[in-house]
Amino acid sequence: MPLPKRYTPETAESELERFWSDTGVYHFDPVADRPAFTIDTPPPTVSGQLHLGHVYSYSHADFIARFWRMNGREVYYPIGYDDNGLPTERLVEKRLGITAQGVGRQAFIEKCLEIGEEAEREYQALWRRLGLSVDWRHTYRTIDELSRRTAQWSFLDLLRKDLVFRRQAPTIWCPECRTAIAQAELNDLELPSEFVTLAFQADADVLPIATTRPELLPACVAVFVHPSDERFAAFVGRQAQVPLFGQRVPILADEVVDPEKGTGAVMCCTFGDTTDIEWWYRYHLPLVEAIGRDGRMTDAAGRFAGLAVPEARKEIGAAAEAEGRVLARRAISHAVRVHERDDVPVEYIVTGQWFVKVLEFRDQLLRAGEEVRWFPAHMQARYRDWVEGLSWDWAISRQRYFGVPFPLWYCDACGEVVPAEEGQLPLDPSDAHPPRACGCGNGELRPETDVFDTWFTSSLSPQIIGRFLTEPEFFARTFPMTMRPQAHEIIRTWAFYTIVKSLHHLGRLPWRDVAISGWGLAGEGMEKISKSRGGGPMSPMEMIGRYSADAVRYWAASTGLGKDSVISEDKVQVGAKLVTKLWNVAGFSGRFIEGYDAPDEPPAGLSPADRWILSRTHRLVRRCTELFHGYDYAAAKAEVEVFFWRDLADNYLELAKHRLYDPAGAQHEAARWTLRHVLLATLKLFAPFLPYVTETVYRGLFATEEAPTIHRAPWPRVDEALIDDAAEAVGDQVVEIATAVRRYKSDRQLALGTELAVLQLGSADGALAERLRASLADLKSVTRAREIAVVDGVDPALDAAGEAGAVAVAVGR
RNA sequence: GGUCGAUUAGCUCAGUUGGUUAGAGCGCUCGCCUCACAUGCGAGAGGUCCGGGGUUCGAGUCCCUGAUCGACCACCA
Repeated sequence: MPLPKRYTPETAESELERFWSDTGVYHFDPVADRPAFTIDTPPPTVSGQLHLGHVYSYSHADFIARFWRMNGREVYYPIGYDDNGLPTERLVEKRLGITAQGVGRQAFIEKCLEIGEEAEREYQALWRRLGLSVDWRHTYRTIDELSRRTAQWSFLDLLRKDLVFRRQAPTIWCPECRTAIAQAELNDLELPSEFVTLAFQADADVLPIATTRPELLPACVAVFVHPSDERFAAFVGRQAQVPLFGQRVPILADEVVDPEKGTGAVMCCTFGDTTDIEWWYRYHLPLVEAIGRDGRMTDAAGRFAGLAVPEARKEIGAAAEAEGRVLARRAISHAVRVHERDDVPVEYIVTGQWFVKVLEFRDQLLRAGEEVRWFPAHMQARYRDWVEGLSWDWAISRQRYFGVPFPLWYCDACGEVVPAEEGQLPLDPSDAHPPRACGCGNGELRPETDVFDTWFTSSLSPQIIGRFLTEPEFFARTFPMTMRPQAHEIIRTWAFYTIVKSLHHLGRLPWRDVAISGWGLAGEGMEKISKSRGGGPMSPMEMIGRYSADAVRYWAASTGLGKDSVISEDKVQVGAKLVTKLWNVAGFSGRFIEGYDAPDEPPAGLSPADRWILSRTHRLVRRCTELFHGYDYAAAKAEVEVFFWRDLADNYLELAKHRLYDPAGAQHEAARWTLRHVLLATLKLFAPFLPYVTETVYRGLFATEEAPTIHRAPWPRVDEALIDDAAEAVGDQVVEIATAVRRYKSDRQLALGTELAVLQLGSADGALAERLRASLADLKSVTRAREIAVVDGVDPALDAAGEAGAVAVAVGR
């Protein structure tokens, strides 16, 4: 059945989506007798809508998956949704305008589950439409039962191994979310501020101190100067009286103080920043909690109690001014640490939190970063820098609602922790019974109400999708995973935490390779599109609807790993044109190869052009295969594209046309065989990128009952015997002759179909002349010359006669 | 301040291990309905490869240095 004249992506793509799903083309067979290629796909955070940036990076993993599936690997390609934790909660708060405090914990959690399911349906519809070759039987949610069970098991295992601990200590706190957060969730934000110089009093002397945070005056517990700063030498060891609040604090000397900054004297408050925390520990300073968990001033702030931090800053500054304690004010702009989810400045508040030990494992973590293969390689530096810069253990408890609960209870009588037993998992300690009474005899245990950091669960993705807890054989088959695809901004979180977990639990790396994608950027201002309003210039579904999934994937394939790419409708359009061209070439070729039972070996009588295109095809296959092995799908795509458009469509088809049209001709069989061979190889090379149009063509022209889909067809095998430098040199000469004739016609504004009376080819190279004589049929096809003479040198008279339709071309050098 | 990346045609980018005349797409110019495709075909124009040094027979490619842009990290009194 010939291919339809026109290709309509909308119908073709949705039909194939169904076909692939019905026939299980992408199903993973854990007992298949093939090496596995397993993919630790990122579970997208359920925090809004997917945008073209997601499409960009998720396409990359699919290119790789499809390549390896065609290369004899049993590909395990699951996918998940990261739907527990803060991002989902914030989505619910934003969309529904409710809070857990308002509607109650249980109702809030239900809304989170609901909105998660809704988002996941949308996500899956897009991924399917985009053509991700995921095995849809293997999906997970970070809130589902196996994930909760795995996360709680992880905690118990860490507890057993003494790799988690609970500590009452200053912790990074988001007053907006009212929870502790981890170092990895911090961002820097440049904000306007004001340097206020305050007059502290040391007996009769004034000690000027500049601060951006006058609201912390009630929490001031010491003043520091540099030990060699002569301006303040006389103050060290004495006491300073804090303006407005009156407490007397020691004046101490410490090397950390920068004499150049502010006045050179600095107040230490509990807590303004991490230096305060260090001093607090080192000098055993008292604790004054002036800011509460809600981001408002506590009773320690006296008459300012209850004010939010920004108000308090203003009010206390003004009050100090009124008392004549302000010596100077200067507007500045400075970077502050904010929570990445809401850009609200964090506080450091003393709370009881659980931490996973990472600081003491720095060396092992660094070594792990060297053992993993990073693509591109320079991304390893990001990991290394992060590990080297670690200053906190991993804070994993969150004072939130929608997450995986800690599987434990506290005994308030003796302070012991009573963990759940593994058989009970997953559980919520608030509505489950502890496995036993406390050792002290107390049976009234208090459940932990905190939940895990969402990364605590998602960092177990290899164990979750590998079914570590439930199917040991499956796990052995899939772990360590082959590839972790992910974005670069979460190297410090997802990649890092996954390595931490894998080392802590199993003592080995979670995967062999990490493939880092860049961002799809929304044109103007180059900002990351997830942060731009409205999800970027066009929604993924809109773009796919307008140009086809293949076309959008084409854009995604245009830039290599680690590089950002501006979302370009132009490029998507080029992709759409490529799809059309591929269809037209296939349709044209179909006329000659349909129903053709081609032999495996090339027939006799290959023309130089046949040998040329066959050699280039196999060279291309070799090259693309190498590139894919190194994750360079973008270069592979570019090479196939150039080959297809220029060598195959523009040149080979024009050369072979006449032989193809003439079934009785002596060299018809050679052209037909070559065309079929080259077209099939080209389709396969394009298949990872353009899964829909290649499959449609394949099913129309090549599929058999045993091989119904191109996506399980074997990748083209390189036939070294067909790679032939001499044949390519001759072919290049033939193409040059064609170009010369085309230029001749173009210069004279003739149609390319214009017939030439005589084409004279002059060559001093006897061997070349011989090959050209073997190319006469093909040269006539492309030049429309009625007669071609290959002569020894060019007849100058003929050139003058060019107007009459006779052309002479000198060939060779 | 540290680390990493980028800087090539008007625009977006490719240029593998140093090697003839630096490439592609889009845009531009001039043509062509050639019996697959006008979502096409052909022929062109267009580049001090960011600046400055150096290594080399030879540098877009390697080394040093400077500039600009971006990311990540740090600083945050």
